[in-house]
Amino acid sequence: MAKSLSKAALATSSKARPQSEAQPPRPVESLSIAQVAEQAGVSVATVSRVLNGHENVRPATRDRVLAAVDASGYRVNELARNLRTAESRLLLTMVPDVGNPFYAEIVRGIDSVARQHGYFMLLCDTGADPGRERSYFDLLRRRRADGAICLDPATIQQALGEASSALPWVACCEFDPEMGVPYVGIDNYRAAGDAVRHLLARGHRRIGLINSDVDYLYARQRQQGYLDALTEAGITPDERWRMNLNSLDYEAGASAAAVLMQQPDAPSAIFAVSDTLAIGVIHGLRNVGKHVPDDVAVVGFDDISLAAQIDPPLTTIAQPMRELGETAARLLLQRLANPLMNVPGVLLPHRLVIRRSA
Amino acid sequence: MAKSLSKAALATSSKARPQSEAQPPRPVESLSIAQVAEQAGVSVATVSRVLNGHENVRPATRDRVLAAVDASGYRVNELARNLRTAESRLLLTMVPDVGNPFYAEIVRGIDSVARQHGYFMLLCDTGADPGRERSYFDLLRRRRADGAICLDPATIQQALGEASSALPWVACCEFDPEMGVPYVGIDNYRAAGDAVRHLLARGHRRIGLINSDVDYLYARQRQQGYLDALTEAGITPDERWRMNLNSLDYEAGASAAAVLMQQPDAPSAIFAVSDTLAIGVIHGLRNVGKHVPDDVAVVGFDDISLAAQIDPPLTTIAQPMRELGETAARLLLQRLANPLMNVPGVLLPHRLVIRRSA
DNA sequence: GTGAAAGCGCTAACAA
DNA sequence: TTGTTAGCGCTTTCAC
Repeated sequence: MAKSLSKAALATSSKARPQSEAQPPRPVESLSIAQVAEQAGVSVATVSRVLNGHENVRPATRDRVLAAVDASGYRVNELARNLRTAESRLLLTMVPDVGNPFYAEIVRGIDSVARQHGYFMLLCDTGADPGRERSYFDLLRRRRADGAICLDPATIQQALGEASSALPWVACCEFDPEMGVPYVGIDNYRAAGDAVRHLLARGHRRIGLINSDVDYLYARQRQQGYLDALTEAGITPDERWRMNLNSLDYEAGASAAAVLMQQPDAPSAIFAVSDTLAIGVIHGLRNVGKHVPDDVAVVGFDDISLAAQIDPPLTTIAQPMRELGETAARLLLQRLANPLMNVPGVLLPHRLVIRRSA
Repeated sequence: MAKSLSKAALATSSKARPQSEAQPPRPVESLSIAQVAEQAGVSVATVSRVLNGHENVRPATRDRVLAAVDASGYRVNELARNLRTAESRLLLTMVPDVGNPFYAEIVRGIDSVARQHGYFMLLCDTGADPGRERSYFDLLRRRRADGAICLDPATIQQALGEASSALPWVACCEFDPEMGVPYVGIDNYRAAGDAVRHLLARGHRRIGLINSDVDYLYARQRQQGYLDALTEAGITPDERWRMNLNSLDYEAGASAAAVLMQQPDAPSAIFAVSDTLAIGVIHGLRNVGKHVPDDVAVVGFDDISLAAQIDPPLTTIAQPMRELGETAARLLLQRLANPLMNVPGVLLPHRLVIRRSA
C-alpha cells in the first residue's frame, strides 16, 4: 500500500503552500424546521414530534417527515432547542493540566457515564490560570453548560471561596466536606500513611516528602498522613526532608530531588505525591549519581500507566481513576436531576502497588 | 499550617458518607434581562446595549443598569444570545486520546489563540470510537459549536470520507492536501528520513520501524521517508523490520519491541513514530535484556516533555507543538471570518533532537 | 393525530 | 439617547 504511494503525493516542502483548488461549495444557509415541515406537507409541530420521538404521530406521517429530513439533510439547531428546553445537555470537566496523564482515565470514566445519560462531556484545561478558571464557571452561570466536574485543586479552592456552591458542580479528588459541594475522592491521609509505612517496613528511617502546595487540602492530608506515620514509628520528622512544589511537572520533581540530595544526611527514601513528580525524582536522582532503589527508594502516587514502564518501575499508590470519574459523573447527574437533594460525598478505596522503585 | 490541622478534620473512612448539612439555598430561578431592565427603570434594549458595550448610552443610564446587574447577580443567558446571533463562540478540539501528552501542548496553542479572539475552546476525547467521533462533528452540524480542530487521524480520515469538508473545521497533524480542508502539520516524509539518516550516520544498517496504522497518511508518509532513506543509503529494507500497530500506548511499543527482537538478525536500531511508542520500546528492550543505546538505538517522534526525563533520554524528532496549535486556531478563525475564502494548508518545520538513546 | 400559536431570553432594526 | 417590537428556531400547550 505504501509502496503504491507516489512520492509526488507526499508533501516535501517546509513552507506554507496553497491547498488544492477543489474547495467544495459551502452548504446552503441551513434549513429550519419550518422548511422541513413544508417539504413534508405537515406543521412544524409534527416535525418536532417526530424528531423527539413522540408516540402520537401516525406512522405514515412519521415516514413522510423522516423522508423530508433525510432528503434535506436537516439538523436540529440545538441553540434553539436548548433555549426552549432551558438545558444544554453539556457537561464540563475542568482539569489543571491535560498533559498530566493522571486525569485521562478519570475523564474517560466521566465521559462514559455522561454519554449513557445523553450528555456530552467537554474538557476544559484551566492551566492554573485564575482567569481561565473563573471563565469556565461562567460558562455554567450563563447556561452554556448544565453542570461541571472540577478536578483542579486550585479551581476548586477558588470556587469554594466564591459561594459557587449553588452552582451545579461536583469536586473530584480535591474537596472540602464542609462546603456543601458534592465530592468524590480517596482517603488521602490514609493513602499517604500507607506509602510511608511501606518505606518504613523496607527499613527506611530518613524519608523525604515531595509535596505540592499545602494550600490544597489533599496536600495537607497527605502531609499529615506522612507525618503521623513517621511519628507512630518513633521517628521525629525532619523539616529538611520536606519540600513543597507548585508544579507537578517532571522537571519540578527532578530539581526537587537534586535539592533534597544536597543536604548532609539526605533521605534514603522519597515519597512524592504524584507519579509525574516521582518520575522526575528518579531522573533527578540519576543526574546526581544516585541509583533507585539501591541508593534511594522512591514511591509515587496515582499509578498512571507510565508508572509501570519506566526504569525502575514505580511503586505507587493507585487511585481508582475510572471509578473516580464515573462516580463524579453520577453525583453530578443526581444533582441535576434533583437540585434540592443533598448529594453525598464519596470516598473510594486506594491501593499500594509495589514495583521495583521501593 | 498542616500542624494545626486536626486529625478529625481529615477524612478517614473509605465508605460513602453524608456531606455537611449546610446546603446553601439554591439560586432563585434565574433572572431575565427584562427583570434587570425593570429594576433599573429602563427598557430591555438599553440593558442589552450596556451589556454589549455599545457606545450610545448615557453614562448615568449605564451606571444605573450596571448597578441593577450587580445587585441582582444577573448573567446573560447565552443560549438566548447565541440563538439570536447564530453563533456560540465555542470551538471544539478533538484529540484521539487526552492521555497522550503529545496533544497537550498543541491544545494550549489552540486555546491561547482562541481566547485572544473571544472564543472558548473545549476538548473532546474521541477515544478511537467511531460513534463518538461522529457525534462531535454533529455538535458542529447542530450549531452547538462554531468550529472545530481535529487532531485525531482516525476522525480526520472518517470526516474526509463523509463530505464534511463544508463544515467549519481544520485538520491538524494528519491531513490530506487534496480534500479542501485547511490543515497544518509537518513534513512527515522528511522528518522520518531525518530520523533514519541519523541512525545511518551512527553506523546502523539494520533499522526497524515501529509505525502506526498505514491507513493514516502520516504513517504512510513516515514509512515512505524511512524506506527511501534506507534505499538511498544502499540498503534494501527488510519487511521483517517493520511493524504496524493500532495503538500508540506504552504497552504497544513494549510488546512490539519484544517481537522485533525475537527474530534472528534483529535490528540494531529502532525508529518509532511516536515518543510514547519509543518509551514503551525502551522498556520492552530492557525486559528482553537489551540495553539502549548500546545494544539497540532508539529514536522517537514528537519530543514530548517526558522524552528528556526517561533513561536514557530519548533522541527524537521534535514537532513545533505550540505553533501547530496556534496555526490551526488561526486557520479556523480565518475560515469562520470568511467561509468562502480558500484557506491554505501549512507545513511547519521539524527538528531532530539528539539525546542519548541514539 | 395534527395544527395554530405562544413564548424561551436575547439582539437589532426602526421609531421616537 | 432610549423604547418598541420583531424575530432567531424550537417545543409545547391547547384546540380541533
